Amino acid sequence: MPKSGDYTQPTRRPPTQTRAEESRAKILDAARHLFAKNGFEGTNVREIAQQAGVTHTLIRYHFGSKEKLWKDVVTDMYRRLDQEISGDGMGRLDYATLDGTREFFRRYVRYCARNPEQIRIMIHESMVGGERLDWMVSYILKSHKTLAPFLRQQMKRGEVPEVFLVSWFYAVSSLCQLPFALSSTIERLYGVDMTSEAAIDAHIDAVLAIFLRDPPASKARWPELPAWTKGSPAGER
Amino acid sequence: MPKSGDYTQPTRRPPTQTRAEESRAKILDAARHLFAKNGFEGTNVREIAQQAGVTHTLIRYHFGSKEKLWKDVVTDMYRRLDQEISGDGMGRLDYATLDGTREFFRRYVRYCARNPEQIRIMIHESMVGGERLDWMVSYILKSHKTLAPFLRQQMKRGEVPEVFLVSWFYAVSSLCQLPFALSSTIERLYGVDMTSEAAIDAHIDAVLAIFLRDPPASKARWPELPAWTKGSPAGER
DNA sequence: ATCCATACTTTCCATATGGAAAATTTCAGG
DNA sequence: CCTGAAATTTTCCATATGGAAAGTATGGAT
Repeated sequence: MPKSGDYTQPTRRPPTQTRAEESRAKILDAARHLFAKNGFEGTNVREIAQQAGVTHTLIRYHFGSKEKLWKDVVTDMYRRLDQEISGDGMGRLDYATLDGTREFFRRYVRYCARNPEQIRIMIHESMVGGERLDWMVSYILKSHKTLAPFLRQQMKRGEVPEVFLVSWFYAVSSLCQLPFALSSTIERLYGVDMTSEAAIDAHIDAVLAIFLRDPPASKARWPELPAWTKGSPAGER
Repeated sequence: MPKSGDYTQPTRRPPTQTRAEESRAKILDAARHLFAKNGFEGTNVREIAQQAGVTHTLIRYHFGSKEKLWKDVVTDMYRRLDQEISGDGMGRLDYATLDGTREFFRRYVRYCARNPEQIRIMIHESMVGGERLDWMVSYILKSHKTLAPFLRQQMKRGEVPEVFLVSWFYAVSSLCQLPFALSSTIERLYGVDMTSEAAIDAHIDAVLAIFLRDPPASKARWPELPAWTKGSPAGER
């Protein structure tokens, strides 16, 4: 970890290091996208390097190994999630009130829309299920532990239906995340770009309607859908 | 393609061909599991062969290429889905009634629980987003086209909240599928085996509660959860 | 008995991959 | 300028991978 002033001489960071930081950042960025797309095994270091505009051995220099690079990518992502959702970046969240819950959903959906790589990486590792998942689980556990008590409370107050807690967690996370993680399929099926503001808003409406039975807030701006979605049951088949 | 009786002589299938069918089936089986776990790129033909108990070149013999094997796996899976859900295997589904919808959810959740590979493969390709997804989309489109009119009808009748159709589809499919696709994570986080009957029933309860506000039917048998899920908001942090 | 198509195996190859080791460049401090 | 450490590239290697080609075995038809 780059920490200066270790000894008596407070050595100023040479400009070289800022360049090194740039390289690191570019590598992390490319790695995040490729790990998200192809998973750990499916990604090769040379492709990351190419996309980052460096040689593949520089990755080894900065990160030691593909495995370590992956872990740094994940750590980086969770740091960002922490800041954006529960952090103070946009005002602290009050999970204890229904409006706090609403705000949580809004923020979380927006976060997922802007950072689909995180979900994709989690999904990849969850399907592979090896040591990397073991390592990553501590991060997931942390967020679940934060949320569990509030969810229980909301169930008790009857704001949401009483369901098996595991199902509830996966309902919330998959509903908020999946349309963005699988946006390529949606683009092909419905011609809808899930990264557009209209689609994100429509999806927020959906999340709030499904979980809290809130009425739609942005229905007028929902993206247009292809004709085949509009047929009546008789018209089909 | 093994098709006999090409010419005038109706040659009987030699027993050898049944053996060939066995090999094919074993290969398909191994391939399905490995493609589901590691995705297309992350899977290597030799590993499939090893798991199927054949040599890797036999795969080439029977399927031509890794790509073709993958397509055969997918085709196979969708055939099974068709049979189990809308097919006549367990009585035809009546999508037009609320009870039909309930039965659909039950069947679909059970299908996902028993066939997590299908979802995993779809997710893999959806995240990669290349030609294989293009090819696979036709299958997905077919099922969505079947369901769309019924969903619209249910929304109109007020049985489910009115939401953006794309969100609704992904809500339904992700909620039914994901806990089983990501069962490794759930096992690690909550110590719950999602393939167990108790967990499947608990999840069916959850799906029906979230979408239709049905009361839980099997609450007494919900799997036990670890202590950390039971704290109150004050107790945490 | 022998012939032949089908099923399957052995052998081989070009390329891709992660990583190691050895240059080479760059730049701040002396 | 010169030096040294950090950053980066070049070169090299062992192995893995998908696939091709050629060889072998088996069982039914004649």
